[in-house]
Amino acid sequence: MLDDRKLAVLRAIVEDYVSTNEPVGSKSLVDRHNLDVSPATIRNDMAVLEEQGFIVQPHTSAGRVPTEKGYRLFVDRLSAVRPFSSAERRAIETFLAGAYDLDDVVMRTVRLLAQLTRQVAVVQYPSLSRSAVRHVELVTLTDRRLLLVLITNTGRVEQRSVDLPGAIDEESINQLRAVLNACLDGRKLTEVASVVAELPGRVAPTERANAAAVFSVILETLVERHEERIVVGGAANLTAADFTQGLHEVLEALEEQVVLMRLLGESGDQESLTVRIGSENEVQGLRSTSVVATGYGSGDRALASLGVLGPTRMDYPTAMGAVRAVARYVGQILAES
Amino acid sequence: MLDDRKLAVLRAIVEDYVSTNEPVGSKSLVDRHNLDVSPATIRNDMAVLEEQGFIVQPHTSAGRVPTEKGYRLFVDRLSAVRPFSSAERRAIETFLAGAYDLDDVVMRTVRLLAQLTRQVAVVQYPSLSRSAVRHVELVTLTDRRLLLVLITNTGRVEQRSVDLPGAIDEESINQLRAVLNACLDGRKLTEVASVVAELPGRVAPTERANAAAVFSVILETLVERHEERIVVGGAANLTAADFTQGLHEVLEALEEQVVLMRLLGESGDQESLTVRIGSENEVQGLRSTSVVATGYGSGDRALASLGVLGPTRMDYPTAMGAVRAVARYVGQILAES
DNA sequence: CTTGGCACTCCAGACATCGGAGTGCCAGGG
DNA sequence: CCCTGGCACTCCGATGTCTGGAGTGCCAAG
Repeated sequence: MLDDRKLAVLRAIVEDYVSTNEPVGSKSLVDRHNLDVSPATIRNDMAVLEEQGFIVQPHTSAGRVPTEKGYRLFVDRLSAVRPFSSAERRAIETFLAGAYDLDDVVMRTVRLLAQLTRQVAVVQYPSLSRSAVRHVELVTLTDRRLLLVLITNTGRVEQRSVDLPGAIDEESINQLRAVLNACLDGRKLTEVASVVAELPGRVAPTERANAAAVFSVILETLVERHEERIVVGGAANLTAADFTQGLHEVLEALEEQVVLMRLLGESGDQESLTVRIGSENEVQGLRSTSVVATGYGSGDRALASLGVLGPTRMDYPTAMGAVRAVARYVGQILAES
Repeated sequence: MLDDRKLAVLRAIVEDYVSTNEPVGSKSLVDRHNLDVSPATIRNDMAVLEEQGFIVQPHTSAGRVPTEKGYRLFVDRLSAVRPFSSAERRAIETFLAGAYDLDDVVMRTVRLLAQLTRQVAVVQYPSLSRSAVRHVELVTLTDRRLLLVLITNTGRVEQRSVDLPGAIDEESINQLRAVLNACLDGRKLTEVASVVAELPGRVAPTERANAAAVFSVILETLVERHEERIVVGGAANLTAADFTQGLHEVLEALEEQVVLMRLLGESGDQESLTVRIGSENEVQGLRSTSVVATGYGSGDRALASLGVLGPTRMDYPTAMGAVRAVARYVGQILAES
C-alpha cells in the first residue's frame, strides 16, 4: 500500500517542511533529494499519501504539509534518533558536572536542553515519592515552633515549619530527632507513612502531642504538598518558530505545574523515549505542540522525567537525541552525588 | 510654561493611550474627559507638549502618543498610586497567608502580582547577605563526603555537598557542627566571613584539614554562589499587550538571572517605589519595557526586591498600588514565620 | 508504472483608490 | 491674550484589482 518510495517521499516532506517551514512541492522535492524520478511521479505518490491522511495541502495548488498522522509515521518508522558526536557528549558532560547541588543540576539541565534543541525544555525534580530519606533535622525557631528539614538521597531538601501544641525543650527535640532518624533513615518515602504510624509508641508520653504535630507535618510534606516540582526554560525559543497562533495559550500552560505534570506524564523507564504529537497531548491549549520526553534516574525505575516541547513541526531526531543524551548524563551526575 | 490644563491634557493622553493602545486625538480627548474647551484649544496645547518632548505623533496627522519623558512626568507628578480596597487587601492577605514555606511564599507572590497587574511579575528571594544564620547542619553522605545545610532566619535553606580531604567520624562531625552553630548562630551572613577565619583555632588539630574544606564551602556558598535567586511569572501577559517588537528579546532577558538582578536593581528601602521607564533600564533588549519595583522585608532595611515588568504603556497607578500592597504583606508574612 | 505536457488554481505581493481621522493655521470674538 | 470654528491638507489603513509564479491534476504516450 505504501511502497518504499512513498515512505521516502513522506520522510523527505517532513524533513523539508521542518527545515523551511513552507509547504513543499513536488519539484523542490526532487531537486533537494536525489529521488531518481520525475516531479509528476512524486505528485502521484503525494496524492496517495494525502488520500491516506499523512499530508495535506493548505490550499489547492500549494505544496504539502505533514499531518499529525504523518509525523507519527515519521517518528515511528522513518527516522532514527540522531546520535550525538563524542565532542558534543563531552560538552554536555562537563557542563553538567560543574553543578553545585541539586538545584544547580536542574537549572543547568534545563538550559542545556533548551540550547541543544532550541525548544522549550521541561525538567522535573527527582520525585519525592521515589526517593529515600537521608536525614531529618529539627531546628528550633521558638519554643512552640520548629523547622523541619527533610533531606532525600536524591539531594532534595524540603522544609516546613511546625507549630507545636505545647512548649518543647532542647532535650525533647534531640530525642525526637534521634527517633526520627533512626526510624526513617534510608526508608523509601512511600514507606514513611506506615513507619510514622508506629512512631508515637517510641516517644515519651509527655511529648506525644508535640511529636504528633511533627509527624503530621512530615506526612503532609510528602503527600499533600506540591511534591513534584518542575522547571521550564527556553521559552524565548517559542518566538523563533513563528508560533503565530496560540503563543498565549502555550505560555499560560507552561506556568501551570499541573499541566506540566500531565505533559511529562508517564514517561516510563529511562530507556524509552515518549513522543506525543499535537492532539495526542490531552492538554487543552497545547494541541499544536509536540513533546519529546523520557525518564531519567540512576536506578532501575526512573526518578523523574524531562523533555522538550515545541511546535509539531519540530526536528524530532535531534530533539530525541538531545533528550536521551541529557537524561543519561543527569542520571549519572545524580548517581554520583 | 506648562499650565494646569496642559498637564491635564498630558494626563488624559496617557490614560487614554494606556487603555486603548491607539494614538489619541484632540476630538476624542474632549469627548472622553470633560475638559471644557474645544478640540482646537487642545490641539494648541498638544503642539506645545510635543515641542517639549512629552508626546509625539507616529505619523503626520495621527493622534499623539506619550514619550518616555511624558510617562516620566505622568508618574512623577500627574498620577497617584492607586490604593487597594479593603476587600482586595484582604484577598491578598489570605492568599499569601496560606503559604507553607519560603518557596511557597515566593511562588504565591509571583502569581499574585502577575494576576493583579496583568504584567510579568519578578520576585527576588530574601537576600542571603542580609540574612542571619539560624542553623548549620552537617549530614554524612559517605566517610569522605558531607552535605552542608545552611538555614537562615528568612527561611532560606541552602545546601552544598563537601568533599573532604580525609575520612571523618561521627564524633568529629558532631564537634564541628557544634562549633559552627555556636559561632555562627545569629550572625549576619556578611559577618560570617570574618568569623569563619577565626574558626580553625577552635578545632582539634587532627580535624583541621577536613574543617577547612567545610569552611571554604561555607564561604563559597555565601559569596561566589548564585546568592540571589529570582523567580518570574506571568510571562503569558506579554502576549496580551500586543508587544509586536522584541518579544523575543524580552523573553530572553527574563531567563537571565543577572539581567533580572540589574532590573530590580537598587530598589532601596521598602517604602519607596522605583519606576524605571523604557531606556532608563540599562538592560539591552528591555528598552521598551518599564519596571515598577520596591524593596520588601520586615526590618529596617529591605531584604530583597520585587516588582512587575511591562510595556512602557502600562497602567502605572495600578501597578504601583499592587507592588506596594503585595510588598507589605510579604514583609508581614516573612516577619511572622 | 513512469513521464512530459498542459490547463487550471490560488496565493502573495504590487499598485491604485478612497474615506476618515487628525492636524496646522488663520481670522474673528470674548 | 486666549479661545474657537472653519478650512485645507496629510497620511494611514482598509479595500479592490491585477499579475506572476509555484504548484497541482489529469492525460496520453512511452
